[in-house]
This record gives sequence, C-alpha cells and structure tokens, in this order.
Amino acid sequence: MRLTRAGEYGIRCVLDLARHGKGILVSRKEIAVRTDVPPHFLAKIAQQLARAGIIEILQGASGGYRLLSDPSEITLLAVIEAVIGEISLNDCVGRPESCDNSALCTVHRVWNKANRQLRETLQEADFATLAAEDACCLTPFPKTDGRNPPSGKK
Amino acid sequence: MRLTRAGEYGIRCVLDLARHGKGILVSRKEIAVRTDVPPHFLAKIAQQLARAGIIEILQGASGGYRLLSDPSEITLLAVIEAVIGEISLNDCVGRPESCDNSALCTVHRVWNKANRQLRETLQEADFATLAAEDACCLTPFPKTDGRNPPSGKK
DNA sequence: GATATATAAGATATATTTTGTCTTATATCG
DNA sequence: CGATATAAGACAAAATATATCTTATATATC
Ligand code: SF4
Ligand code: SF4
Repeated sequence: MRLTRAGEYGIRCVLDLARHGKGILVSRKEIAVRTDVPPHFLAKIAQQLARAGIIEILQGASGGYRLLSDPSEITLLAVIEAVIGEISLNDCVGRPESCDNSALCTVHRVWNKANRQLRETLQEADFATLAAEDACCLTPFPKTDGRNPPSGKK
Repeated sequence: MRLTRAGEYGIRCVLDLARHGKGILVSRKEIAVRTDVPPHFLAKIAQQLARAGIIEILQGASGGYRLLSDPSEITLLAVIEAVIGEISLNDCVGRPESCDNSALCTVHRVWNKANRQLRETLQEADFATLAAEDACCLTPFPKTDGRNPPSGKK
C-alpha cells in the first residue's frame, strides 16, 4: 500500500517542470540530475506522462521535456495515475468482478469510500501550489527570475 | 498502491470470526475453506493477528482461532496493519528520513494528510458493523442462532 | 501413555512486480 | 554530415508477494 518509485519520480519530474513554468523546455538529463532519478528510468516515466497529455517530449540535439498545461491545472492525482494507473486500494475497487461478493460486501464499501477520498485529496493538490514553496527536489531548484530556464548550467 | 492479498485474507479471517462472535473457537481449516484462503497462508496471517492481540490461536486436536475482543472493538485498520504493517502511502510518510527534503516538501504534506485520512476511514469501520450484513466471505456464512459455532460441519 | 489431529514455525519455492540498464533507432541542431 | 538528445523496447536484476512443504509441538481422546 505504497506509491511506487516510478510514481514518486513522475511527481518530481513534473514538479521540476512546474517550477520552470508551462512550455519551458528542460533537458531530461538536467531533470534527472536535479531530482535524483536514473535518466533512463525517467525517460520511461516521461513517456507515460506524455501519453497522458501532461508533458511534451522534444527529440533532437537540444531536446527535452516541457509542460503542456499551466501548473495550476495539473493535479497530483493526474500525474500519479498517468504513471501507475488508476488508484485502487483493493483489487475489488477497480475490478468489482474480481470478487464474487463485491455486490454485497460491506468491506468493499469501505474500500470504495476510502479510495474516493484518497483520489479527491490528491486531486485537490495542483502543481502551481506545490511548486510555489520549496519542495520535493532533492537538489533545490536554483533561483532565477522564473522566465528563463537555467539552460547552460547542466 | 494496493492492499496485499495477505491483508485481504486477514480481513476475511477476522470477519469470519466476528460472525461467530468473541471467544468462539473456529478451526483454521473451516475458515480457510469458507473464505477461500490457502490454509498454510492463513496460518501465517493468523500468527500475525495473534501477535497483534486480535485473535488467540489454540493448538491441539480441536484447535483453531478465536477473537479476543468484541467485534465492535476491532477496526479494519487494526487488522490491516497487523498483517501488512503500518499504512504508509509513500515511503517518506512512514520514514521521513528516507528523503532529505521531507521537512520542506509540499508534496510530502499532501501525502501525510492523505495517509491520515485513509487511516481514519479504516479506523471508523468496526467488525461488528461489517459483520452485521452479508459481507466478504465468498461462501456465505450459514445462518445459525449466532451462539453456537457450526462445529461439526467442516 | 499412545495415537490422531490441528496448529507453530520457519524454510523453501514460485510468481509477480518493480526497478534499473542497455541497445538500436530516430529526430534535431549546427 | 556529425554530434547530441530522446524513443522504444528488450533485457536484467532486485524486491516483494504468494503459496507450499517440512518438522516440531500441543491437545484431545482412547
Ligand atoms: S520529494 Fe517530497 S514527496 Fe517525494 S519522497 Fe521526498 S519528501 Fe516525499
Ligand atoms: S471480500 Fe469484500 S473486500 Fe474482500 S475482495 Fe471481496 S468484495 Fe473486496
């Protein structure tokens, strides 16, 4: 009952991008170093974020990732579920047919409620708010005027 | 982000015992069949429930398990955590020292809140209530007058 | 006490998931 | 074209979860 590493990494990645702002291109390597995520693992996670429409991936010599939406419109829930799939605290929450008893089961109802609550809480957290204060990155993001990516600095 | 099978099985076991009532002895085999849990796996789970003080295990020819408390005093949370350990939605919730940034991290605070909420919801569910209606067991518990265990019937 | 039965305890095996790396291909810049 | 960065997916390693098996111990009954 724990977020996977991949999920955590996905959050770090989006948070790093959110600090730069919507549309600002940041190289994978730069993100990987700053958030302490293995670069190739980040690549895989980024692809899931891209498929979910959260980021855009640019290939080529000066490629990288960038946010497609304003950080205020991206929720923690969206990022997590883009990476690890829809949250389901018990098997029978996501797949009621996996247990013959789910229609009658009182425990099942508790799980449904808990699951709904959890997803709501994660949905209330947007990345503009999360990025506003010091947060998440192991190596703190260097202060800039917020408009220019600290491009050269790898 | 999902309850383990062992956790689910633990719940089923306690629910089955709760239907019989506090102090009523039920054999492991009987519970295993009724709840569709591999008997040896159930044994291991039961040992954890016993260590947590939820059930008592009786050895010997007519041994089995029985609840130590009234079902109304046993919460879903207690049973789950007896089996899978304290719930911690992200690594840094249970072990803040696992991430250097947890003191400042805004994401960390969201996880803490979500974790607290989840545990509260699971704590509000007691087994007297859960067992009151049809629930959880794959093979419905046979109706009796509630005082005598359906002993012979294996 | 002997025997049968049921669980204890822990070793072991299997399966699944997670995590991370590596290789080859492709896109872009200069 | 050559250098560089990511894409995509195969592959490998590690961790975890699930299940079973074996030997030991406790209890009831005879
Ligand atoms: S970065 Fe924040 S959310 Fe992620 S592990 Fe560290 S404290 Fe927890
Ligand atoms: S018994 Fe109830 S809680 Fe358990 S898996 Fe089935 S529906 Fe879900």
